[in-house]
Amino acid sequence: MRPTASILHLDLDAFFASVEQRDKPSLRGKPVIVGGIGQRGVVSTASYEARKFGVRSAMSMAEARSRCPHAAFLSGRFDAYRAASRIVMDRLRALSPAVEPLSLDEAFVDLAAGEDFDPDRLPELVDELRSDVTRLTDGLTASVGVASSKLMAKIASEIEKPDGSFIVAPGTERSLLEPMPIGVIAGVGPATEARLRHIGVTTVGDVWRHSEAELVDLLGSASGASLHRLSRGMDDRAVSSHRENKSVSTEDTFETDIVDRAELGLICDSLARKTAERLRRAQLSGRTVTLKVRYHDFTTHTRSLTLPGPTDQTRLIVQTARRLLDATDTGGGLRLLGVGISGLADWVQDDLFAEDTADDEPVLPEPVEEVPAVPEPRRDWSPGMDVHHVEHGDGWVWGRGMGLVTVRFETRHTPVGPVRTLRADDPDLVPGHAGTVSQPAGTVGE
DNA sequence: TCTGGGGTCCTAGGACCC
DNA sequence: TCTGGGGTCCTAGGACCC
Repeated sequence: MRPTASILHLDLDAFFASVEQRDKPSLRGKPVIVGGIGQRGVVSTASYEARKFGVRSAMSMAEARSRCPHAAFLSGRFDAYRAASRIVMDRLRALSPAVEPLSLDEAFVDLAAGEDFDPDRLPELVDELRSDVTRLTDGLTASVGVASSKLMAKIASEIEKPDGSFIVAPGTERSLLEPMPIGVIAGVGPATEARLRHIGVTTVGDVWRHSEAELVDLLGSASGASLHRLSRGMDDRAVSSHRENKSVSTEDTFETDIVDRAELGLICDSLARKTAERLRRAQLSGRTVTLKVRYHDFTTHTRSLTLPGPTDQTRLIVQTARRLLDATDTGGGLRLLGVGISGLADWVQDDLFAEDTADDEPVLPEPVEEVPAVPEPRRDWSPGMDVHHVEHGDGWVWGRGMGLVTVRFETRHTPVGPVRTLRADDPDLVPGHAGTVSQPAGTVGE
């Protein structure tokens, strides 16, 4: 918490939808929904006209269509959104060099880091900023909050939304927070909200009755301590203008689940290629390749492999992703496949050898044959073998090794059920005899 | 016709080293 | 025969955010 209200949060109103309405006058005043247009799409942004019908971000497109069938459904033009965003971010940087974008449509600004910040002229500064944004972007509107901390600035920008602003006078934070639902606190989502409800907490003020130790006990040390502080308005998080990327990933949800392994292999290659290209474009390299799969029942798993050194080579990333896919059970088909890379560095290991070359000839990376292998599955289990009884539900148990059981599994009730993953030490896995291994299973990794 | 795609941060267990 | 702690790296999963 700072002594003055010097942290500003700006949020563009219904950003994607507003850009569409700006560029297509026929859409003005009408419900506009931007998001995934396919069978499995979700709403990214709904215009205020569409929100009147209960359409919200993250809602499935199917539900949005049934709530507001007469809306315009658009898949989005990200180049246009990026262009508008750049204009707004540049305007913010004129206020202060300390600008931290959170996404295309949102940013924090530390006004105190600006050259001639005058707290007494704050209302004028905010009004000028908002009218400049509208003028420079040809009609987009922004909501602005200013307060003594990030937490309060962000909450404040919601208060007069859309096309409004709110300044939190220092000292009034707690009384503003007290009646608000606990979900306004950063990091408190549906799961945490449910846990808190169990101990009688639904508003921010309710949290005050609980000690830090109690909250840590309930939510873990980081979340507990953070909630304890933030709920009291105590927040000294800095605005940081250069945040480094930690990972790059590409994923795709299929219109219908894909079973064919050859097809999945090709898709995996293409996702890995895209990830590698984006990595290089950002002049980065990474060490850990992660494969992500999602099954028909929405259960999601990741498999990762860390290379000896950072790379940005398509070939190596594709190869590694393939190995991970090969070691993954795709039996019942996949709804999503993704390839990511993390452990980022702004250098490539091959660069170490670049200085050794005499001229400017491009250094071709050595073909890397020594990719750390995903070990062959261990055939510890055999068909017909008695295994364990899964207390809840039927299905395959998937992935022994790295603590996961990989037996394909049947129960008395269903020959083959939904895919399920359990830890080898999962209490649901009770030694018994109700299950039968229907296929040899193996171990991945040692 | 439930549930995108891009991320971040945290937790937890096991391996391994000292 | 029994059994330390601390630190770091790797892997996997989950919650959360826009």
